[in-house]
Amino acid sequence: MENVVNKPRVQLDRDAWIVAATDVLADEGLAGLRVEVLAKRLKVTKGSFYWHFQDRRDLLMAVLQTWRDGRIRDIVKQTRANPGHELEQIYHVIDIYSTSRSRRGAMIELAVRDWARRDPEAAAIVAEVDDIRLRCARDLFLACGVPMEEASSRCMLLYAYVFGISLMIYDKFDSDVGRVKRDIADLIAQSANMKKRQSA
Amino acid sequence: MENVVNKPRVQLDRDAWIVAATDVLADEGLAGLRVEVLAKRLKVTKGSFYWHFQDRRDLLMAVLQTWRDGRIRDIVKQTRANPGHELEQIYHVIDIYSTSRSRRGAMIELAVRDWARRDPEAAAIVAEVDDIRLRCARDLFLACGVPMEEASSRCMLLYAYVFGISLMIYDKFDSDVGRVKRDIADLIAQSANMKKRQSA
DNA sequence: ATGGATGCGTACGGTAGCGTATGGTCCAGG
DNA sequence: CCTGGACCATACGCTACCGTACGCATCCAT
Repeated sequence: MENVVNKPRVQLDRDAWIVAATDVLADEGLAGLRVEVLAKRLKVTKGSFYWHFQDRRDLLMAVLQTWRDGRIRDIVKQTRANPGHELEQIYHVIDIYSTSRSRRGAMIELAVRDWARRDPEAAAIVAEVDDIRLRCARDLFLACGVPMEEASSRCMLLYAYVFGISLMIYDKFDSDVGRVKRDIADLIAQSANMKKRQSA
Repeated sequence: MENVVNKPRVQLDRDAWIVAATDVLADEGLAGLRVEVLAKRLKVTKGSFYWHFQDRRDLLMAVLQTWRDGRIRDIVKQTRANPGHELEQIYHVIDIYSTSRSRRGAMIELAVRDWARRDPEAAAIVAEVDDIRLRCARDLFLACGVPMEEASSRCMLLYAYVFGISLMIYDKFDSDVGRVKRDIADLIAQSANMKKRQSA
């Protein structure tokens, strides 16, 4: 019974460190992302880390790059709508970010953005991701017949909302959070719907 | 020539430490808020700190309380509208938070919210502030004739937007940021205006 | 003036974390 | 077998912190 079946190699590679680092980043934030802590989580010692990485910053930059690449992949996937279904796709994007379903992604998002507030390199990555996201979302609105300027405003509102909502603690406020979120999605996407009907 | 003129007391008091701590919190985040760093900034040593505070956590809690009290004061001040001018007041609230004018306040806000993601006591404070903010803003919408459920949704969108926008980096996206922000304010407050007219 | 209280400095022990140096282990290829 | 490289452990020096112990100065009331 030979375990040739994709034996995951007890040996760690650079990617395993990056994945684990992203985990810690989500849980503890950038400040909690220490190489010795990470090593303990991977059941090895620093000796391994400094084999795969130059230093801590090397890891951090790799985490950043990996995050960016993943985000960009997701963006194009999420905003590639079947023609005629752009409005659905807008709702879908709002849903993806604002539900608790993708809590982990939101935590990483917040950690990276907090990071970007003090690190220029992180800020550059976030700027790049934001720009792509905004443009892709705007294209969806444009495809719905929304004029350019309004499309810009609405997609900006869309992303500001989804990031902002993950910062708030609103349990006590309204009993029906689901309804509130649906209402907000309508407010953001609404007239995209209107324009569509008008132009039809 | 006696310097009786409000000689600020070379001696530090608890409040001076809290103010300075809030400064560091805004600049460096919670992780950068170290007592020795703070002491250096105040040109004293730790000896002074541990006279005024039990330990680091004691300071942190004091910072949190002070922040909460200030926020609550601001909220009631900002949402206390002259009857008939509630809509203006809604725009004013949006303006206060989303412009770069109050950059410092936004930085503290973000630092505290990041803090709240891992500290239950900070989370409790944020929850309290959020609840008050949302209720006060909702009252403004209600005063504009917006029905209850819509008012809930719109004020939630309002705050999620203002916090979210301070997380984003959108320089390259649209050349006319001012117009975008005005458009968004309209989207959030819009039908508050409509309802007012309808009921008139 | 003097003794207690207030406010701060100095010195210390302890921990956590970064980065380096160096040695050990496992494995493939000759 | 044995050698070189990939991967990791161990041990070390260094710094930045936290918190404590204690000493020194200043001020105020008796």
